[in-house]
Amino acid sequence: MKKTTQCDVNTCFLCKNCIKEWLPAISANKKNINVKKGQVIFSEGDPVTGIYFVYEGNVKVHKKWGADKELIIRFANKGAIFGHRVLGGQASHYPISATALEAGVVCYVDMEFFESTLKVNSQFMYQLMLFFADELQEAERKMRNLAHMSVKGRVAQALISLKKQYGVNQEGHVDIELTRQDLASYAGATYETVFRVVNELTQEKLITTNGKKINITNEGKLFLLTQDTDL
Amino acid sequence: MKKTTQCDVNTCFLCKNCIKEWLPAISANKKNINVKKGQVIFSEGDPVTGIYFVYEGNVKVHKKWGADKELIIRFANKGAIFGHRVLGGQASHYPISATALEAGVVCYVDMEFFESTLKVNSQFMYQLMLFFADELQEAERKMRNLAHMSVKGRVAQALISLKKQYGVNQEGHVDIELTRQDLASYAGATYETVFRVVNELTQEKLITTNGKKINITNEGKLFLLTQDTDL
DNA sequence: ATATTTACATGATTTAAATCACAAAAATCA
DNA sequence: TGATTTTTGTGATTTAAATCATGTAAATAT
Repeated sequence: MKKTTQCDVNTCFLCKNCIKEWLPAISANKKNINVKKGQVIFSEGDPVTGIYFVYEGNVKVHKKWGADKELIIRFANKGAIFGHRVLGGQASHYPISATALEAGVVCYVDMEFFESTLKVNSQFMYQLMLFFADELQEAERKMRNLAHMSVKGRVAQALISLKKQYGVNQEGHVDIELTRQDLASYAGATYETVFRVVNELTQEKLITTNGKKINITNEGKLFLLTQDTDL
Repeated sequence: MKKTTQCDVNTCFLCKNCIKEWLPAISANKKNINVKKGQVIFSEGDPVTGIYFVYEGNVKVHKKWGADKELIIRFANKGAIFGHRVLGGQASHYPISATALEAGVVCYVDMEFFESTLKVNSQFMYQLMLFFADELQEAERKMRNLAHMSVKGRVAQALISLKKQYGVNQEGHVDIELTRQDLASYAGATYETVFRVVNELTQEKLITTNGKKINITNEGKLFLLTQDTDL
């Protein structure tokens, strides 16, 4: 039996926003889980048992439609919380799925402990609420975009968001590698359409690609594609 | 100068979730505003000054796209909070607009007072956080629907949501009257398409309409339209 | 090391929904 | 109450994007 990598109790949204006095309690209650690439951490409809944080790796949070379609709601990277949304209640089943994009380590605390944490730590609750408010703003922008923006605009927006979240590495490309299908699911479009749009963007010299590596070469123009022109 | 109707400091999300000891402070700090039909309460991009609650009437919360398109994010009815999302910070401008659908009264508290309220009243904060978590779930479902569901499905979903929020009155119709354009903006589609879909639904005997009054006659089948079949 | 699955790549075809273009009716306002 | 604006109603046309079809390359598993 190989031992699970343990988190440092210092990295995630929970640990960073708690009073230090609470950290031993977290240590005692957290469970670290090694996940491998493609592993489903929990699936839409599963009964809710607790809340997760990413310690290492990347996780996609997605929502299914039918047998073979999904929308990727967001990516959770180092430190990020996921599996929240289901606080407070009746909602006994996860409304979304979470899947590891690469091998990594996630941290899990059960619902009961998480709610205790909220009770003893109002500053944490406040931070969580602010985080929710931000996510809501983002969600509403995405809804608007899905309703009215072209696929090209949405792909441009997706690339800009990914760059913002992951930054660029030494070679200058956005520091996450997604399959075209995942990029499509994130933009809310089909693989084929996104494939063509990526080609267009390349021809227009806004990006360059090398397999899954994507380099944004003209962020200004890319950004323009995400703006509504006819105002 | 006609006097503004005053709220009863007992109806809205704020007043209902606060400790009673705080109510006098609310009375002292709230401002009630009479709004007339079609009045823009605040507009996307306006600097944020405070948070609103509906005392009487209905408010649509919407987000523009270009000059003549919008997506209605949600409807706020009696008691509902709106203009939140912008808590905690840097976000100095409203990301959405709020427009009265009918004459009514809204309650306003400035940001400073609202944040004090959060500080002295952790139970309220907890309730607000739960509300946010719910809204997030709903937002994510809507994103998925906008990405993958047909307009017919989205209209069906919109009608079911409206019935859930507003109920039905004595005559059996959903207790809110929207223009077809607003229904379209809520479903994330154009007026013409929604018009045709509403006709279809009528022919299929799932609903009946009389002008803006809509009666859901077969909620079961309407609900089926909102489900992904091919699983 | 080879088999099998998964991802990439592209054309052709279909289709859902947007756009365009008008009228008529209803509501609002001056 | 007459005028103007908004909303409703409906066909014809266009178009963006999905779907279908099919082959290759790359990655993963056995």
